[in-house]
Amino acid sequence: MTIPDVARHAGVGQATAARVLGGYGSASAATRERVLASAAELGYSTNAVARSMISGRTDTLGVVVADVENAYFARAVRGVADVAGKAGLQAVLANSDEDSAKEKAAVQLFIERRVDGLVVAPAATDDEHLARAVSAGIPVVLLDRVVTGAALDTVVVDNRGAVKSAVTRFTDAGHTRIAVITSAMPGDDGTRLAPGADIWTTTERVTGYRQALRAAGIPRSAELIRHTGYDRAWARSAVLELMTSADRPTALFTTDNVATLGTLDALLDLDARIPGDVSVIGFDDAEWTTLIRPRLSVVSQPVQELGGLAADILIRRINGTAARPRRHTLHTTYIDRESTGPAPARVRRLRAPSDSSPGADAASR
Amino acid sequence: MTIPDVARHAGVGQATAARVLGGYGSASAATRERVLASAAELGYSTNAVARSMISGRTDTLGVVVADVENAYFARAVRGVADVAGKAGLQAVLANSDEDSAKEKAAVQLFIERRVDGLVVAPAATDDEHLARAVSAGIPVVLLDRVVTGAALDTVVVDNRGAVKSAVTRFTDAGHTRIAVITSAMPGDDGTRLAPGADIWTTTERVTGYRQALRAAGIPRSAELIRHTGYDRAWARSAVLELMTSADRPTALFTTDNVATLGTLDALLDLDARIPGDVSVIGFDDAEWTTLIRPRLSVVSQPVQELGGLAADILIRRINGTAARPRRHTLHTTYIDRESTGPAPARVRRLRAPSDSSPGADAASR
DNA sequence: CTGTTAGCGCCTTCAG
DNA sequence: CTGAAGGCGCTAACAG
Repeated sequence: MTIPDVARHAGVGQATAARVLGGYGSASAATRERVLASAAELGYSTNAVARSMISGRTDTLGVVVADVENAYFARAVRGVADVAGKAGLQAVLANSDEDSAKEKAAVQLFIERRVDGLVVAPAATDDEHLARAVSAGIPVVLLDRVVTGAALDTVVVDNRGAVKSAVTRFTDAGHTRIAVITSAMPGDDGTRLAPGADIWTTTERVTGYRQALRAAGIPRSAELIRHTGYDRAWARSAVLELMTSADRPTALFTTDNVATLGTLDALLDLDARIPGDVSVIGFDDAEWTTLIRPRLSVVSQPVQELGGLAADILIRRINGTAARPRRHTLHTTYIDRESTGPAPARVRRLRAPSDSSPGADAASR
Repeated sequence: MTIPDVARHAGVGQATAARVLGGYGSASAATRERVLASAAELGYSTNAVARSMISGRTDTLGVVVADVENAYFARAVRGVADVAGKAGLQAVLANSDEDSAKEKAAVQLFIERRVDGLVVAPAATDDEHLARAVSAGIPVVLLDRVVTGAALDTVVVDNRGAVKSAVTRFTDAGHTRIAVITSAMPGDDGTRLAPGADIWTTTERVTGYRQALRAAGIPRSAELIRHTGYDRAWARSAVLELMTSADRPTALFTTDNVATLGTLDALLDLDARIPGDVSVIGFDDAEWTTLIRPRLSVVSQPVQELGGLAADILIRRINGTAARPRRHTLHTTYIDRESTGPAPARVRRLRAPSDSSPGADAASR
């Protein structure tokens, strides 16, 4: 059923039919009535593809994140979709798995599909391919992470400051052996370890950690910075190793969701007392953090708002509001719960469980 | 940059340029070379919209779920997106919030956008509007829930059987006061309570519960079936009320994610011992179930596979494989952990905490 | 207010 | 192997 069909059935010209069906121009009440009736009877439905062809808009918005399955991105995507929906746009989803190549392919596809705008959480800090989208006339807003080079609107939180202040709580409480556990991305060599991890957020958070240590006059120590793969089980084994080593840390900061999960798996396996044996602070508040005992202290970020703001800025740009691209920094909140305490007077030795392989009962990832 | 532009630049006819750029038909190596070079130089990029116009395909797939923020749907969406991506299709996302009207609007939009297929987790069991999509030539696959009337491919798990067998563990262990906590959907009157909840999955699970009781010769009792809103805080207060009532239950079955979260909030507030005071089994394994103590026993379902299979069936149908629509039932697994035990000899009275309002520290939803 | 007429960018016969 | 011409469904002038 196309407009000509409806026009014929209603006995009017196709331009007239198009006008009432498309909701533009004007038509007499009588004609409008007749056209609408015919349309209903024939079961006509607008063809948005044909319309896009001419309007140059698809009312569609591409979203590239690492993985919707990760609660953080799921919330962000929801924020984007909600704001987009209110403006009549739909969100098309692509998962990059922190793989720059996949991200690039997704963006390319989005360009071909002529999405009106792009929200991306870039997997690398030098993602210059995004500039091509912009030069192809598609506005891009970065989510969660900053990219060097291209001047793009970017929505992030103050990662460095947030972590610095959280880690300072550790140092204030007398801790001197403080580690960071961080989920990075798959390595080039196919392993999921990533020595050359290049996610802005991670880098910033580690920097905040370093600054806090320096401010407290604590010398840095490479083995206290663990980049594990983007995988819960990997984080678990990294922490298992770390915590059973001589001169183990008494405080742990995890920079993300996945790292937090794996870290707690390990600590549970080791029968570590929190905060008696180790204090823990995680980045990003998850729904279960108040369900575990002790409740987990965290740095909480306004994830939905991040997504919503990104969509908002993007839509504004699509509609031609040409402000200079800038960075929008949202605030985090430290939520003090029960997983932090003073440094233990005597560091108790922790022993790996007899079965130290990823437990059969630990859900993978 | 369009094909004519490239053709002109390369000094060939536009049909020729179109052939090499579109990867169909044939062209001499020399011409191909020249066209490709021109395309690269001019920065040509295929216009998928124009192509769709003619091919009648958009290589796009609409996905309607209640809420991506819910881990269950996030995993399912990931499953859909992965399989779709492998077939060159992209997933467009829409959240219905269990609201039939929103779902309808989303589907309508998808039809206008001419998606090649639709995966939907229907909010109502009599969602006949889906038939219209099919008659508009767009194949539909139902995810997670069955709908009466329309003959549609449907991918679900054996909810009834799974719950029946789980609840039977309770009865076998001597429990006689067994409750179900279930998140339904927003009511018509704007409240988030839903006396007329109409989600197939919920109904099936409650039915399974009833069958287990009957098989054990336990009389049914209406106040042991709690339909709370799709909201963690609501589930919490429902359980708070339920567990402080006279003749409280000694076993709780939660039918979904959200209900499980709220239930545990309440039990924690009440200082209830699990499984000493109450045994608990939840539907759907979440990432945190092994992090809490005791570890939560659950009915686990292959969520990613559900999504993947839905996409798979859909794609097959798009490609014209016309098998009769049928229901595909996947299996669940009961994972026995530590939250279940024998019925207590004496039922200890549980007291509501002085502050029984949704705790400030409980993350909302 | 209404009808006629060109395209939007691409694919697809059909000749050459 | 290559080029010319028509049309997918809709919108946007432009007359009437």
